[in-house]
Amino acid sequence: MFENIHPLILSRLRTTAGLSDGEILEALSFFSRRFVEKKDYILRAGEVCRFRSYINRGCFRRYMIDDRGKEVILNFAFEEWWIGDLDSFQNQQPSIYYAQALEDSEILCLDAAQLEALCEAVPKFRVFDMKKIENSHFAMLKRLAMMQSSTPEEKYLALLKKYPEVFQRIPLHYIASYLGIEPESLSRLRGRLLSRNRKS
Amino acid sequence: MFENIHPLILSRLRTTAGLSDGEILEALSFFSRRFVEKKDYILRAGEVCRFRSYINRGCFRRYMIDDRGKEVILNFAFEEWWIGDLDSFQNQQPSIYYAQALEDSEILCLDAAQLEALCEAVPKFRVFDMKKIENSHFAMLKRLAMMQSSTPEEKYLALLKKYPEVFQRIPLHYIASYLGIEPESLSRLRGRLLSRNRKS
DNA sequence: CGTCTATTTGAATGTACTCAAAAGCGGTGG
DNA sequence: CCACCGCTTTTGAGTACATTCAAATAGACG
Repeated sequence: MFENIHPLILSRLRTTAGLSDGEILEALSFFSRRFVEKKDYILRAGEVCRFRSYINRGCFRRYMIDDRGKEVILNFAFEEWWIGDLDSFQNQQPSIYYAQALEDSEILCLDAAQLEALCEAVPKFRVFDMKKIENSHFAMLKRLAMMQSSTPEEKYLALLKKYPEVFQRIPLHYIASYLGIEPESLSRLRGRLLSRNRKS
Repeated sequence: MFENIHPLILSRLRTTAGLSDGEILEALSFFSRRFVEKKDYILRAGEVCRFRSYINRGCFRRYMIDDRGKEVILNFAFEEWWIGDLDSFQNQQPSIYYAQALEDSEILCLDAAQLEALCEAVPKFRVFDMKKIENSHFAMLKRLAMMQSSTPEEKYLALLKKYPEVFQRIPLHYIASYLGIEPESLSRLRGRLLSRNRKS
């Protein structure tokens, strides 16, 4: 019935959004499907973000270029997450972020008109959408607290614990950028942890 | 007409929320006013946050206790901002944050029922509320990027530029915690900047 | 196989941290 | 008005750890 829709998306629509199978089918009809090759961008700094994009397959990184010209990775996004720049989308302003596929990926997109039409047709979706924003707000607050208070080693271990799949899919130097340290430091940190584990 | 309501709140309700004076008057009638003494808490970790609270006068800090038992200040809040824990409020779960007054303060509160009643009576308020959440989401993403990529000195200067009033109202050791450094480091950092300015 | 990129290793440097102590400051009570 | 107390901020010395720059190794992909 829902071929080629990631099970995580379906379960989220069923439980969090509380949609029936009929409503899900209707909702899905508003999305347009898009394939994105590894290393391609769906958003670049300076552009306006025109879509709410849900990841059906693959993964992305979102980053910005800081004052010193260095890339700073803000987050990764996997199946069922959304990716892009909400600020730019809502306010139709140029984004300051880049969103790049790290694998061959497939996303489900809504432009502003499609989103509005979908929310009209399936009102529960508007609430669902708001909850998603709220939840990413809550998650980010916790992440901020960690960035502020933890040592690099603690950040690394926390990431390993919460999202072990990251280490199966994302190159280490990207993870270093996400953790706010240099790749060399991450390498040494991992070395320290390894030798510590060997001993005990 | 609106005695004892901070002008920033009024102008926000007028412009961002787009309320008429009549609607503002109606909206305000749903709030309950509360006085909070310096050092008092309106939220402690473990409690459920029962109110949406807007600051009418005074300022607050929100912090958590990290694994090592150290306080980590997530943000300060001043007139017109809200304070508390949205996550806890929405999901009726125990909070992990503390919210403490740093001056004698006055807040305008809505419990869940009052908020719902207000949104029914003045529908624009619901949209306004959502926008507030979105905006704090956007701001936090930028803050996260800065925490990740900037040196303590850059963070300090950015804070000084964006919220100079912070330095008039908040003790330095709290600012250090907010910046993610030790008070000693902040003191030395300031010393370096001072002597650099003296020379040039 | 060769090239390009990612990861590791090395050595030197810088800066924030810890612990400890002194100095500054504000408020209270004698 | 002054002395004292608690709290904040500054200063000092030594250490730890991330950074930089450089180079070597390892992997991926054509």
